[in-house]
Amino acid sequence: MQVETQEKRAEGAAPKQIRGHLRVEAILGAAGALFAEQGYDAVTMTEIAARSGTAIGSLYRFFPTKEILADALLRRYRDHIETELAALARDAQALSLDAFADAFVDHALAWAPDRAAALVLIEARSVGAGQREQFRDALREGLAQAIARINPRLPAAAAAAKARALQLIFKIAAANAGESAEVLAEMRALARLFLRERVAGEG
Amino acid sequence: MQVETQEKRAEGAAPKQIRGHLRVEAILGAAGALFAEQGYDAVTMTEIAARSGTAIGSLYRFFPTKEILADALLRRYRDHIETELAALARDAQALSLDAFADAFVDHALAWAPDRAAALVLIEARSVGAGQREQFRDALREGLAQAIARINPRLPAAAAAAKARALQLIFKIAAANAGESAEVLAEMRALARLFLRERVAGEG
Amino acid sequence: MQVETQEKRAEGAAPKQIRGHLRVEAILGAAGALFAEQGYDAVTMTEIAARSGTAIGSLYRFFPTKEILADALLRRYRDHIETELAALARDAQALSLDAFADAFVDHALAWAPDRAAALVLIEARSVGAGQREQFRDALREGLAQAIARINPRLPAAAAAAKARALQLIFKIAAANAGESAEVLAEMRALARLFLRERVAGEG
Amino acid sequence: MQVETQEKRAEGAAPKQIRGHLRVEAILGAAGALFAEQGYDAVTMTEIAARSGTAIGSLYRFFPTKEILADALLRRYRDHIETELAALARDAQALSLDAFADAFVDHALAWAPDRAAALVLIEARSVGAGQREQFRDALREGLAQAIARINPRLPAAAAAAKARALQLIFKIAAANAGESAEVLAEMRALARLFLRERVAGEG
DNA sequence: CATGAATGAGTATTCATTCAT
DNA sequence: TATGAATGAATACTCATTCAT
Repeated sequence: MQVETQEKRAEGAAPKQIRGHLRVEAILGAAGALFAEQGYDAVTMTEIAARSGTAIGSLYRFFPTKEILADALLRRYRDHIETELAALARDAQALSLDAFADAFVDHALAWAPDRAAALVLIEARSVGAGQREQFRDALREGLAQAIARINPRLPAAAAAAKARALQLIFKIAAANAGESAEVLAEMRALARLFLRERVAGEG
Repeated sequence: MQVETQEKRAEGAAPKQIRGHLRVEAILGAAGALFAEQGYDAVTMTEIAARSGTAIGSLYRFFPTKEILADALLRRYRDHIETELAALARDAQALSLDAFADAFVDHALAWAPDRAAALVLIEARSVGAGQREQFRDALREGLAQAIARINPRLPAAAAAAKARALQLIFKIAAANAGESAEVLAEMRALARLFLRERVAGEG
Repeated sequence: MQVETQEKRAEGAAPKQIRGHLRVEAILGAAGALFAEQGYDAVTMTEIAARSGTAIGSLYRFFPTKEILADALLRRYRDHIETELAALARDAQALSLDAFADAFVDHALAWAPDRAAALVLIEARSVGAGQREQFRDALREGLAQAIARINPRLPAAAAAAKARALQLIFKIAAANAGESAEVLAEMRALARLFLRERVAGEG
Repeated sequence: MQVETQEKRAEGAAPKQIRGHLRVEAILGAAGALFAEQGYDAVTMTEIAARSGTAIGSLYRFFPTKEILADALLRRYRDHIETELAALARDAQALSLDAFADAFVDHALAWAPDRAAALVLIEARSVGAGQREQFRDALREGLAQAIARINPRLPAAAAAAKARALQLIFKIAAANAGESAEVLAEMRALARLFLRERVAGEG
């Protein structure tokens, strides 16, 4: 809405659009980094404007509210994760269990830089609760599909509980991407264990 | 530090000391509850004063800064967890592996109410970073001792990595104490799996 | 509410109350003058604080909102006018028609300094509509009573219309208190004419 | 001043010129309506631009300042009233006193819709004070001429004072055009009384 | 020592105005 | 010349902290 996406002809108008696009990117990037560093409340709009090289008035032209900005950021993170998890689910059958577990953890880790801001935003009490749920649901949904692929015999309720547990593992992995190799190895081992014993081995 | 008021037993003077103690308790209690409810930044000193029945001026006599108050709270949480984990480590040998895993998860869950505020504070970027590390170290230390009791053959480095992983499981469990019974069951199963396969079964 | 009026004992607490009272007076005075000079929207809270020698934070302690401040000012003006009009109505019978007309205009003129701010506030689109009506009703009510005293034979509907017209004359007089003596004389003459021909001479 | 675009009739070029004229009309119309609805300060230049279908940049080409725009609007209102009052003065001799009084009040009432914005602007302290006086002078001048026609024997000073008083009646009538029929009737009666007793009957 | 009124720097947000396209 | 994105000073309001009583 505030992001102007409909592409016009090409020549004269395009630069304006492109510039706007870049500006939005810069803002979201700066905001993401700052939120990850300091938490939602501690970051000021002025700070975001400065870090993204935007005038405060322009910042407000794109995002009329701090909360709207946070929402946009969260929505973008959600889109990312949705597409990535869909791909993961698609591959679930083709991969061995352990390979899937590794891919799963790799995914969580790879996404981690972005994820930091997403986690902060999801935890922030001040941010619209709706977003939070949608985000969690998106993640859970992707995981549930992957689990269904791995063990189709699992009843829905059990699959849901396992998806939820897997989600927690995902969350941990993402939140601790900076750990030492040994700890990350334990993380992977944990994912493998869980998938082998608690997902594939039941029903 | 600035709150320590060692109780004397002189009848006349005592009440003042005792009252001071109670006051500090009330403040920390109110602050903990409020932080857990609203997050660190959203809570105002005035609110804490009101909820604890303290005059704002008195609140500042005990805790000259919002951050110092948060630190005190965190330190107290750390003390709690340290003594409890020490007890857990002490029992480690006496319990079966699975019993230990269950006790471990139970601990995390039981402590959850307090933990909420502690998590909020640890996550809050505005709060002194030092505390965070001390808190994590306290938890890690307790777990490392427990692991050492369970499998004394593990080299120190491996034990540390496993303690770290166990800590993450602890964190997950505590942060998700409100989950459904099924999910909590998965949590317990995960803890058992981890201890059995990754801790006891190695070295 | 925000004005702290309940008198406590006398000694220790009194000064605090008195100071608070003075502060409120200073604020309302400054606000009234500024509103009269520049209009409601053009006046800033910072300006009011500066002119009344109050810190901005203190200003907000007493009046949490610009609108609440305007309301308080309006209420006070309303109280003034209510008591004064009540007195006028009480005297209506004892005075000759012309003497009453003169007293009426004198009232409007004498009150004029305060009135300027009141008029501005009543006209201001941004100020709570409720106040506006209450203010007008208070004035109208006082005038209706005076008219009833002057000519008890007038049916209620007619009396109301005349009260409304008288109110408009009052408004004009007050809003133009700075005019030349000749113009004010015309004003008085107009009031006399109206009362004699349109109020006393009917029914 | 900066808005004058005299229309040429050269076919090809004309549209642009005409459009400029229409544009100015549209802007002033939108501004008048908005000012009347919301008051001077509350209306934004962007709003005026939008309501008049003008780009904000073009709006500023015609009226480099919000205040200049208000001035232009006021000047136009003044022109209206000047020509209308001139006509009224011209008719003064041909009409009976009462007929003149009625025509006078009718004028005030009929003009009311436009007047709303004019009143708002005149009252707005933020708008150039000069305009205000010019506006009042224009009105006063027209009334003085009418009075001179009605009663040529009146000395200039007295005529001026009466013109001023008549102006106040005009102002009231215009400002209260929405009143009930009864109140408007009182208004007319007041005008008749004033003209008969205070204008025609003196000197 | 306790109290709570007073302080003012800091925050999100608006809007008149400018200027590159 | 027309356009509307960009600018930043200004505004209402909050809250950690101080200090007179």
